[in-house]
This record gives sequence, C-alpha cells and structure tokens, in this order.
Amino acid sequence: MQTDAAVKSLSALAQEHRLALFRLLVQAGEAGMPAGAIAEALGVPNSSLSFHLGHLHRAGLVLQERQHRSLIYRANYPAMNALVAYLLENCCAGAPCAENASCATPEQERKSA
Amino acid sequence: MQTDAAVKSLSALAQEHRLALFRLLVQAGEAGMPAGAIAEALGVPNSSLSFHLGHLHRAGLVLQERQHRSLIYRANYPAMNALVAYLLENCCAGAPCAENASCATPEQERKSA
DNA sequence: GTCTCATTTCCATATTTCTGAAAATGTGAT
DNA sequence: ATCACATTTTCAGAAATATGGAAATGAGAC
Repeated sequence: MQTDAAVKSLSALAQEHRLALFRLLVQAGEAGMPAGAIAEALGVPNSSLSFHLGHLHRAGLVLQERQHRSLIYRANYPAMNALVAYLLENCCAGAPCAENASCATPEQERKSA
Repeated sequence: MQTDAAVKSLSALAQEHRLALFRLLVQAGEAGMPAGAIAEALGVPNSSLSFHLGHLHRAGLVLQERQHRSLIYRANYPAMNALVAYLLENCCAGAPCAENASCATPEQERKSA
C-alpha cells in the first residue's frame, strides 16, 4: 500500500453515504448485494448511489461482479486490512506497545477481550 | 463510535499531508512530536500544518499537550482502534470468515504471517 | 515589564466534491 | 428485433476544503 492509494481509500470512506454503504457490504459478507438493494437500504437516489459505488470501487474497497441483470458489490476485505496495516505501520517505533491497550498486537488485543 | 465521528476521523485522514502526519505520529509513539518538528519533517508551511493538526485533533485522532513553549502531539491509538472496529463491525454477518484471509480474526491473521 | 520564539487565526483564492434529474448504456426475456 | 429492467453517465450549480502569507496569540527568558 502506498500513500496515494491510502488517501484514495480513506477519502472514499470519508463520506456519510459511502461509509454506510461500505459497512452494509462488510456485514453482507461474501454474498454481497446488488446495486438496487443497496440504494433502497440506504434511501439514496440511484444516480447518487452509483457515484458513490464508483468511488469505492475505484479506491479498490469494493468488488463488482455481474449476475444476470444486476451488478453485485462486495466488500474487499484484504484491501481494508492493507489500509489498516498501512496506517499503523511501524507503530510506536517498535517500542513498548504492550502497555497501551492501543497499539497492541492482534494477539494481545484478542486476549484482552 | 457513531457514524458522524467516524466520518470526521476518516476525512481527517483522507488528505496527503494529514495521512503522512498521522503515520509520523504513530511511529513516534508515546513520546509524540512538537508541531515545529512535524512541520520540518513534512516540509509544510506552519500555517498549513496548524490547519491540518487542528483537523486531526478535532477528529480525536491526535492528542495535544503543552511542554514549555512547544505543543506536543501524539497519536491517539485507542481512537484509531475504535475507528477500525466500527468499520468492520458485524463482519460477514458472523458467517464463515475463516476461509477469507480477509475478515479473519486477529489470531488467524497472525498465524498466516 | 520587554523580547523572542512557537504556534495559531485570519483571509482570499483555487480546487474539489456532492447532488439529483434526464438521457444513455448494457442485459436478458419474449 | 423489441421491450422492460438495472445501472451508469452527463450536467450544472451549491457547498466544502486546501493553501500560504501576514497578523495575532500564548509562554518562557531576561
């Protein structure tokens, strides 16, 4: 992941409708959802939704696949994980990090749950 | 974490300078950095940097603390983690998730590394 | 108090983003 | 080929954001 891609991904998520859209797809899982169903669930006009879907798609955060007459969209989990990894890269300069429940490693996070 | 706060956080990160700034602070760890040092490291004019620092601060992603004449900024790791948790909430509707190296749990991620 | 240094606020300009209706495109059924 | 449906593109205006220089604020040193 490089800076430019990260900025694109973040600005794709930094919008009310697109954030709701992405979270909806995250929850929908591998099955994904057709554009129409998303528009209805979010109460956004088709043209507007298409604009937002395109934004997320261009950023690589959602995947698109045709199924008959509908376009199915799914969250791109690996892309999301890469983004998070980029944000927290070299956390704390490899220092303590155990004290903070914060920049803890995934394993530490898990145990404290 | 609620939608509005998440959008604020994401839009705070969705900008070249602010993303670099946040990553710099993530790497700096608990020690943080004074505004001046950040401006120099990033090569951004002071007024511009102040604008961006304010943006991140308002979003709650960085913490501010005075030390003598300087203002020290540190990354707010818990806020960052809350944001990620919000994004991936109810991932895959509690379904498989084991098959995807993607929305895998932290422990699974760790093992595959 | 005065002087300096670090940081922020003010300001105008330039750029980018969001919106929704109408028209265009693509896909499958008959 | 024609029809009906799903989605995207186009378009213009409105709103939000980024920029950097100059001036203002705040904090410590003398």
